[in-house]
Amino acid sequence: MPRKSDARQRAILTAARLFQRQGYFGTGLAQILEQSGAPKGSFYHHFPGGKEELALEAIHEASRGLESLFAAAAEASEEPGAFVRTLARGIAYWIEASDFTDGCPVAIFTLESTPAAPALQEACRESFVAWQRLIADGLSRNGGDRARAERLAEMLVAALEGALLLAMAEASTRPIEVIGEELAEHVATVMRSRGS
Amino acid sequence: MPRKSDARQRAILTAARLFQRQGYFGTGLAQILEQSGAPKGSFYHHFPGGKEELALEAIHEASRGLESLFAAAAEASEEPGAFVRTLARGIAYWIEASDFTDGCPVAIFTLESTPAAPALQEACRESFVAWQRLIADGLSRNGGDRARAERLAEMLVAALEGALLLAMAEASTRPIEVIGEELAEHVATVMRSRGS
DNA sequence: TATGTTCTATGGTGATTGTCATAGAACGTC
DNA sequence: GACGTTCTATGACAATCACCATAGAACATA
Repeated sequence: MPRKSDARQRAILTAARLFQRQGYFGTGLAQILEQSGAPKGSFYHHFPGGKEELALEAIHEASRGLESLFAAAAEASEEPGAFVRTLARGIAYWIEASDFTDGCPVAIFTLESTPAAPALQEACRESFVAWQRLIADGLSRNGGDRARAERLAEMLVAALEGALLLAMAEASTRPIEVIGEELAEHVATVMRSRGS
Repeated sequence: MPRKSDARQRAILTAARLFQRQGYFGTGLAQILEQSGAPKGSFYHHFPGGKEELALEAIHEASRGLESLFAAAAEASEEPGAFVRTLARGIAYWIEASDFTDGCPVAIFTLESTPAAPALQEACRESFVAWQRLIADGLSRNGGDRARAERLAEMLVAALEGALLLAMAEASTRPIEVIGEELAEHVATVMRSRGS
């Protein structure tokens, strides 16, 4: 029954890219519509909730992208230490591909979020939780203390977010490599102490 | 010889607070001037560089605040593990005091920063480097491998930034406590292996 | 072909953005 | 008191902001 234009999806993808580069307030609707090629006349037809609804979709889109990255890394790694190294490599590749301009959209929305937009804050929280769970799964693939894996996963989410930040500031993947190695060592030590 | 009004300093302090709450683009000059009580007529007298110059000063101001926090923690802690716990406690207290609305200004500027404003990006990089050095100093107060301390310090900066982020998203100090404990354990283990 | 839904073009709304020019007030110094 | 500097009040600038109303085009179904 629906006609389904691709304008909505194009806008979301473009918005996700721009938001993670300039933030929510730094990105105007005009710029999004122009770069996406989406017609400006139908914006509020596709997004009755306006810019905030678009941002919500953009967060979900960006979150899903990271989720698949984490899931793939877990799938490809047998041992916890190798898993962490794969994660770091993936993030390094990701930030380098944008010439160190595109940071984590969830992070920037978390920092910019106002109490006036609780939906966005909630979406960010959900993303972090989802990432933590995926990483905990990857850490405990070979068994081991699940509770400890979840605590480690939370630290990994935080440390990788921070590493991404430092990499952007320095315009180099070096911080990610250094921190990734440090994390891999720690995780390997901790998870080795009790296997299944 | 100069008359020296306090309008400039007031604007900087207010701007620093608002920037870390809403970001650079999310904070208007009007709001800064209104909340600081600084006269709007003299803004470009005090800040010929406009909003960007104000932002630069705000970053320096915020960075110095964190620097003194880190230095104080180093001063108060004898052992690396306790030092990390003190850091985490300080950050947790800090974010809680603002009801989880005021994040790290350096982080948000790093994420929002455009290639069009290299001065801001450079200031953020300098802040991270300064923090890393202070933390490395705190870790190696009792001797130990300095190079390793610096790598650990870089990871600590990243992880604490990430922990701050998760705490904001969750509106709770819990992530900081969990991550802080995990970090303290790791640091204590690593730095114990070779003391002076 | 007729009908109803989905999508888009056009144009404009009031509000706010950062920036600035001009003039005068407040002050220290001679 | 006169002079020169430092600071501020006022008011305006063009540009952009998010948002929306109206009307018509494009399409699917009947």
